[in-house]
Amino acid sequence: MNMHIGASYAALTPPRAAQSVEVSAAPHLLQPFARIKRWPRDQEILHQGNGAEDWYCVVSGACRQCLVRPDGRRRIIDILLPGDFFGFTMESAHHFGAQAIAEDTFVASYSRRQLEAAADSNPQIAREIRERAFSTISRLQEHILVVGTMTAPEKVRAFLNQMLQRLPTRDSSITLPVSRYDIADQLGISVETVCRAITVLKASGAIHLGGPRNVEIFEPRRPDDV
Amino acid sequence: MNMHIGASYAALTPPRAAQSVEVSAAPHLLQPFARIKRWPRDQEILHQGNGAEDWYCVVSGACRQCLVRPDGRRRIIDILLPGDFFGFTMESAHHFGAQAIAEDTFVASYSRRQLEAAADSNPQIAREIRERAFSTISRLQEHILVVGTMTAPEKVRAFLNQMLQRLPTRDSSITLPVSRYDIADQLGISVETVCRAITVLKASGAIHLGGPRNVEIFEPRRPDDV
DNA sequence: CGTGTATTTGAACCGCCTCAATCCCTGTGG
DNA sequence: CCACAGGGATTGAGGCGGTTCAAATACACG
Repeated sequence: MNMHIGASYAALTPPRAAQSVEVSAAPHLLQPFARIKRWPRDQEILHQGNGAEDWYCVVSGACRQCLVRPDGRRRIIDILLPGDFFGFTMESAHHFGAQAIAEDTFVASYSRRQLEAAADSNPQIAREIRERAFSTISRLQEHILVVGTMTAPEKVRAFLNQMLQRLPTRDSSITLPVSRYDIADQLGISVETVCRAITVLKASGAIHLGGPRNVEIFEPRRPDDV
Repeated sequence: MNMHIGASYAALTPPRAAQSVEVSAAPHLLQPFARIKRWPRDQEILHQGNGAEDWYCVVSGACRQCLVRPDGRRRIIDILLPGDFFGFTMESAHHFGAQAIAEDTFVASYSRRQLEAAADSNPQIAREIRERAFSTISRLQEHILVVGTMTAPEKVRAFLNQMLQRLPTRDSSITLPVSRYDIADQLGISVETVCRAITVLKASGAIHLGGPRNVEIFEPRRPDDV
């Protein structure tokens, strides 16, 4: 596993006009309750062990939710893209930490107490939260499927397919919001293996690279064909 | 991976008096909506691809939620014990199938449409559903953590610890509701490796076996110390 | 007591991890 | 404008762990 955690090799993210932050990713219904904050890359949004008093929604950019173990090894539980919620838990404290991955990541936070109260009086809000929770469930299930896949190239291929589906894109090429290290820690394999897997996929014609983070995916498989 | 799927080596489950089924595992609030059914071992409760019109809650026994891939390999997404819900999705069809693991497993099913309507008019019901969804999220996150663990003995150890926490038990010994094949498919390793891992754990004094399915766990680690 | 399945063990092979070195890309300072 | 520095990405070599194939053992049921 990977010891590499901090990093500041930013800048692959294209500059974005400040006013073009599409708040649309966060639920319109919850807008009155949202406190939107801007986060620099690799900043800790949520500390492992903090009280679970808030819920969060990625507005733009990307985040990772992860656990750092005593020995320094990092396990990424979830990669969060615009519209994805996190912080849902029944525990009193957060089991996992969360950081911004992309520079200028905007995250909405909501007071859990406040939102629960709002949900009690407005069924539409309750539905909205429920749906976001269900989406989280689906996302985690997909992740389990991918991590459980046998070979490294298959894992990476599945990961790329997932990103292709989740990132807004017209064609079949994506700009990865994450580093090789993130991919490695998410898939539970080493960085080197990620690279080799990408090389294999490239050689077999499954993908094409236009720069390390720009991937074109050919004949993407169906989601459940992980 | 494992080709082994069907099986009928039942009977390790101790006989249970019919009337002692603790309905308490299913939410009391939802009782008016519950349709409780009894399932024999390995019976398909929910078919992969079926319409997602119902939600489910294990009342007693155990279930597995899994995906069978075209090549016959099976991936277990979630092992469900009494009180655990499944079927939560935003999709129109179920991505995964679900089967009973234990003989005489009782499962409550709820019409999604009906329950959503009930949730709209009763905030308490909405909260109940939300909480069960959050529990599902926590369960899946734990699972991801375990699957992402590096070595096979660690995976198995973490799995056993999870079971110890989730199964109702007074001391530190459990009766596994699942076969080695189930463990293997859940952890994404081969059956043989599961066996060897168990042998290793036994030899190192971490566990003690009293029969293949009866495991006593010494010095169980904390949940996040996977 | 025999049959069928679950579980366990053995041996050989292959893939992934580790340790290292190199290349690449970006930003900085001269 | 160019050289340098620093972190990311890639590639190579060797060792270990897990898979696969095969076989033996244990256990429940008829």
